[in-house]
Amino acid sequence: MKNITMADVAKYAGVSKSTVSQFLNKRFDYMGKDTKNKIEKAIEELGYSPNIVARSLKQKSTKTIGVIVANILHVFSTQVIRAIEDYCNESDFQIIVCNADDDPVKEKRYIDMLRAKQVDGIIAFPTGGNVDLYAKLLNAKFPVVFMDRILKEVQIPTIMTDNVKASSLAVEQLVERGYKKIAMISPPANTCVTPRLERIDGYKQALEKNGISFNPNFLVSSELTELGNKIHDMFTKTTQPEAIVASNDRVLLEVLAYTKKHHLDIPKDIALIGIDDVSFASIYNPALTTIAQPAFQMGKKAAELLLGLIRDNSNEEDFGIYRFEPKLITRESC
Amino acid sequence: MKNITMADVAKYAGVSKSTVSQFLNKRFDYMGKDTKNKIEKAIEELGYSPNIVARSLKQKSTKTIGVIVANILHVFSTQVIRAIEDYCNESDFQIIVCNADDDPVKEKRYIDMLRAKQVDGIIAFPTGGNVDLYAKLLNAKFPVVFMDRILKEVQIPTIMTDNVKASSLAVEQLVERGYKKIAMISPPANTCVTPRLERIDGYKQALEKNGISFNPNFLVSSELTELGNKIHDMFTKTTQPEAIVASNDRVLLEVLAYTKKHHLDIPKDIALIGIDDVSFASIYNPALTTIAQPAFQMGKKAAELLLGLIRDNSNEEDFGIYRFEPKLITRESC
DNA sequence: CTGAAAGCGCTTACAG
DNA sequence: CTGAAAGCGCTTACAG
Repeated sequence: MKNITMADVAKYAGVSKSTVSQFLNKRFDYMGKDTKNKIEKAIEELGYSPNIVARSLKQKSTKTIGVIVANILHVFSTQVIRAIEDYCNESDFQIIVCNADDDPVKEKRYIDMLRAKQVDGIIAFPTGGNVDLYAKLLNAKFPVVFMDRILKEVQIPTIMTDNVKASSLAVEQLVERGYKKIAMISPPANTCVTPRLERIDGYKQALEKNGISFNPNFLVSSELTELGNKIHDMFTKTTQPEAIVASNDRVLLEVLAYTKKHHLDIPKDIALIGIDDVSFASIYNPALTTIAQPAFQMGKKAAELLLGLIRDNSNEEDFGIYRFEPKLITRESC
Repeated sequence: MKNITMADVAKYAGVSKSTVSQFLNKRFDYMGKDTKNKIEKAIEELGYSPNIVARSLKQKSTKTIGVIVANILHVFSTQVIRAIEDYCNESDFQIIVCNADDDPVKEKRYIDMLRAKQVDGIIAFPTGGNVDLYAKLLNAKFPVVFMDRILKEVQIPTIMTDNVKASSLAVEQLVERGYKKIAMISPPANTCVTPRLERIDGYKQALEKNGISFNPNFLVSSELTELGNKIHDMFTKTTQPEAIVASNDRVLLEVLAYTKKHHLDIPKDIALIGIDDVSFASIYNPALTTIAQPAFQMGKKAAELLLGLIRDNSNEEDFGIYRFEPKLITRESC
């Protein structure tokens, strides 16, 4: 457990460092049976374990990647990270997790630090505030994969839910059940957070496709803390919605807080579909119909792409947007 | 963005590498104003950023710690990680996240790898299957802090919820509301997962303290997948419970699945308190009374302790168990 | 089949 | 006030 180095092993085994190194890297082609045994024994007896930092310095590869999420507390991010970690683990890569909190300054600091630590690549939920930096990375052929946010200014492979489809699925389901006055509740849409924009788009498109004209009163979009009030405003207008699409899990919580507070019966008073298959969907009263994102598949794909890029900096066709299909899970809330 | 090294900066600025290094490490004591400017300019113009791997090799410190959780998907772990990351970030430390899945083999692999990568310390939710390894680490004065599990065989500082108190709080509340037939539902207790054991203990102690004799039928403990059936067994016995304490968030979900399926009214048919303040507690129908663990404080404390150990391998008094107070959050389910 | 030597990019006494 | 030199612990041609 002390600081046994390769030199110690070499001395103990009576061979040179080079030979020990060959042994460790399993280059046995020309190694004598005897030498091999001696080294094996030395390593065993000294309790030697190689210093990967030294190896990394020489090999210019740390077998470590950085993962920058907005906030690990978001369930979707957690699932993505879990999938990434699993995939990386199989290839003996480790992940450094960073929370950028949607702050471009924090994001930049993390990127700089990750690069300084010589990570082999980065998977990021980009804030949108560091386009130039990412452009530089791309230009330097530094492996980067984006998750859940599109930065159109820069050609970096990006993993996305098909958000238009997610909303459409919700609206279609609602329409099928006979609802026409369908509202969408969303976080602020004046941001670079692609999914919010796309989900609103998908909502509008689906309405149109079903011959329902878009009613601006039915699109509520604001900070989570304000959402309760805004929803109340909507419900106190002359025309009230019959159904709600909650654009993500945190919005759903606000909607549910509202319906509970005002004793609205779901789905009798108001039908409801949430995007994100929340943990409590099936045990809620009533069970919640949701649109699930394939977070694990998406995380896996991100890791797959990144490790691919790390292995060879080419594969031009990889630099697109990868869309993953959301899935409707029908329960009782609509 | 290419590979600018310190040597490049030195040449460009017309000074030696040593001087550049001094500059980077802010040892300005004797540095000429002029030299300083030249270096500043060179770094700026070349876009140099130091290679931390090289520095780490020399300094024998990577400013990186490993965090081994059972599963990042568990909300408690996620919160702990977030707190650790925040605290580390302030001290310019990064965290490598590992999921051991309660598998000692996986845990050992991660520990070995983290050490090979020369992390400065480890925060772990130990599986209990690697006592010897941890003993070795402790012996080598390698900084380790445990989280949420006690390994009594080894004197490593450990951060815990006061689990006995958590259960007591639940039982007391139930008793206060007039319930006497109080059941506890728990995951399997034949493990090293300390909280499960302690919570069952706390449950029993609190019953006794309140003069209620312990009824073995009211202690249901088994795999999550079996829990539904076991709960059903309990409810179909002659004496039925009036109230349930769910020992953690995942158990709570199973209990709720059961009550929903069998149309049990909470709290009329059965009162309920869950340990872990789940995200949907306040919007559930009825809102759920819970016992919250101070996950963020606990994560922060773990990071604080670990960085303390990293800075100086001594402070004997740090090697104890740190208990954090859970909190009762009264809502409608009891 | 194995070893001596150079080098990865830093830091750190030490000399001047 | 600054530089030359050694060294952190590996890997990798290359020589023999």
